[in-house]
Amino acid sequence: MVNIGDVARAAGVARSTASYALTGKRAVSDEVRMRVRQAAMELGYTPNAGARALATSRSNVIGLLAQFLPDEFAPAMLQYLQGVTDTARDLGYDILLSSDADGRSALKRITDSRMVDGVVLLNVAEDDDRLPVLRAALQPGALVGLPRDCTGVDVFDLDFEEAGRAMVEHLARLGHRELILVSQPEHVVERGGAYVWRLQNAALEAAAAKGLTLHTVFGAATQPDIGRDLNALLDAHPGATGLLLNNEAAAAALPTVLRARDIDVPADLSVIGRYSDEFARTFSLPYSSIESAPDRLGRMAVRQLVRRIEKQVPESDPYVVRFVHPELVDRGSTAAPTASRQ
Amino acid sequence: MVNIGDVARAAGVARSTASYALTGKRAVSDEVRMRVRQAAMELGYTPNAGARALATSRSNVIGLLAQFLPDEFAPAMLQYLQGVTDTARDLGYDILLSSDADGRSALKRITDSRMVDGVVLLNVAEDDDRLPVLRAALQPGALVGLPRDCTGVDVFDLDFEEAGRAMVEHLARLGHRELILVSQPEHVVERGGAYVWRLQNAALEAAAAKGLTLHTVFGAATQPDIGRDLNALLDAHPGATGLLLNNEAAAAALPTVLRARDIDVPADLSVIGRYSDEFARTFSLPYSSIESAPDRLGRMAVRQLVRRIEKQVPESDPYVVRFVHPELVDRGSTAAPTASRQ
DNA sequence: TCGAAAGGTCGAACCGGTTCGACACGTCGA
DNA sequence: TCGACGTGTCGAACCGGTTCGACCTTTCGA
Repeated sequence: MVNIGDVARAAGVARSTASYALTGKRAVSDEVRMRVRQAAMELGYTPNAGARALATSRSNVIGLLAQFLPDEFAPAMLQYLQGVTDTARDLGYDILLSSDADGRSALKRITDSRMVDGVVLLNVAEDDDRLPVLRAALQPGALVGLPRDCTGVDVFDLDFEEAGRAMVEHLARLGHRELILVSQPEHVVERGGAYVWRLQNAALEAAAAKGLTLHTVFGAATQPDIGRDLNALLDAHPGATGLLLNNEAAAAALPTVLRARDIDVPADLSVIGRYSDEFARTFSLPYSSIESAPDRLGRMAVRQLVRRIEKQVPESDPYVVRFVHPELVDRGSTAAPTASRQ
Repeated sequence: MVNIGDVARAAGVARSTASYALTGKRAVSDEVRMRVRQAAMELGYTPNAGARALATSRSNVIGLLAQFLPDEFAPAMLQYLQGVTDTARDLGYDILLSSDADGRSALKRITDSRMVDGVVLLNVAEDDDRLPVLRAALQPGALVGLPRDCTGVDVFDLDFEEAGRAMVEHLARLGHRELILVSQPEHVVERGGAYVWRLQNAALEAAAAKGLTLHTVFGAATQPDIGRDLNALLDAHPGATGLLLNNEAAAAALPTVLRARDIDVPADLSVIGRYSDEFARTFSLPYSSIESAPDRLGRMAVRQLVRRIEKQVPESDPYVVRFVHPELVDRGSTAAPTASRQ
């Protein structure tokens, strides 16, 4: 394997000069720079990542801690991955992906061994047990998902409270009086998925303020359970004319359920979901939805993380908690309610 | 940051002895081993990955080259990722994930810089342009997907030919005479997705051998186009009583299409897909299918790759091309045909 | 009783980069 | 004409591990 010494020799300069010529960290004469570049080219030189990391204490790698949980809906995860990897690549970083179920030890190993310059945590729970490990690490971290305690990290999340309000108010304006909200399974909440509560509580408050009835329920995250749940719900609340979904599996299962019951959207029932546009296309979902923007969140997290890594933010710059404003994508699945659903 | 020198000093031994005590590469007295371990523990020592990689020329990282292509169906990809990351972790390796659209340069950078000990390529095309780069690299590689030229790499793929035969023969046994096969979009083929042809040609041969009619067509990979395609197909071939799907998007869209046309499965139409069981659950697809086993393929690729990296295979051991046998998962979507579909 | 072998430890070199201080020029102003 | 300064290059040290050969004990067999 060709190293920088070979390049230097071929160019007739010292190792240090070759390094300066290639990294540009010190002035080098045009002539020498050319010779070194030429030699590097011809020999097919690529710097050894380990050696460079050792010398600079920078690896140009970002750790990505995802968790592939059986009770969260898988396809949504891929969009986070994509947003993160694409952005990292644009900024000159590689991605070390960990899907270890034990996020704590994976995070500790990755940061302590200096394999990465910083870390993005996906799917952050309210009391995420990875956070103490992250704070003890020397590398900066960016989160997707809002924990209770945001000190020492940059945080990005959808504004789930605004999302809950927007859903309810949209249907209230159309004249609906009784709504159903289907959330993620209860153990997502128990595990600390506070976004479920944030949306639900805001929705309940908005409903109370407008004098609406809002039934809330936790749905399953898998087929065929979620289908049963939806049927049971529609049976239990025949007067409800609006359905809000904060549960991707429910959204994916809904078309089949509604067709079987011969319920027409939006004539018989108005529906609003909370998922990404790409998700809607993949499952050909015809429902208006709050855009959950996973790619944007991934992108924002990486951008800010890189700014921290490269110290482009002044030390005084405080840590950031930034909420993405939920946009309602109109797919025509809401309308004024008819007198009764049946 | 605490390094091995600190540990050695705390334990009262030389740096080299501390290294031997921790790695076990030379005999060390029990007493010293204990002292060193104790010191490492108390100081919270973690070896610096860059330094170790530099010294050993081993990084304990596997490169994973995926491509998130807009014309392939995203949710299937996640299962490969999961199979690969889980297996790698079990074997003590981390995953460097690249989703760079330019796989060639990403692969070259990753291997030349010795960031990784080996590479797994997903979604390998028949004439994959990453293969020359991989062969020029010093690290071993394992492929998921069958290229034309398999020299110098280990290859794992579903036996698509057997899959095509199995689909046709299964329906032939039930008495079907006219079938439709919906494949991936044509530009997947143009890009070198030979598995489309492998399945299709084997299906055509099997159909010819049994005297069946088999209509083949390339479907779209996205909604709503694939829905239109399916409707057009069913219009064009009213006599067909069996539908074979080698196109995930088509499978996902089919329930809606069939319900709208009031076609009952399997009474009016028998259906067999080619996708994973997890995929079937996610989309609640009621169709029998050839299991595509992405997690198994990912696992096999990593296992073999690690064997090569760790030289557990004798040099004489030839490179492997291994096909996963397609299992038909019966979900009750096939039956003897009725006289006519209409 | 002596020598060889085995077991355990140490110091030094090495992996391949980066970076610091020193130095050799040439240029410019006083 | 001299010194200060800026520019470009070099050698050496360093990052933090691993590994090789040498050396010192101890043990064992002849």
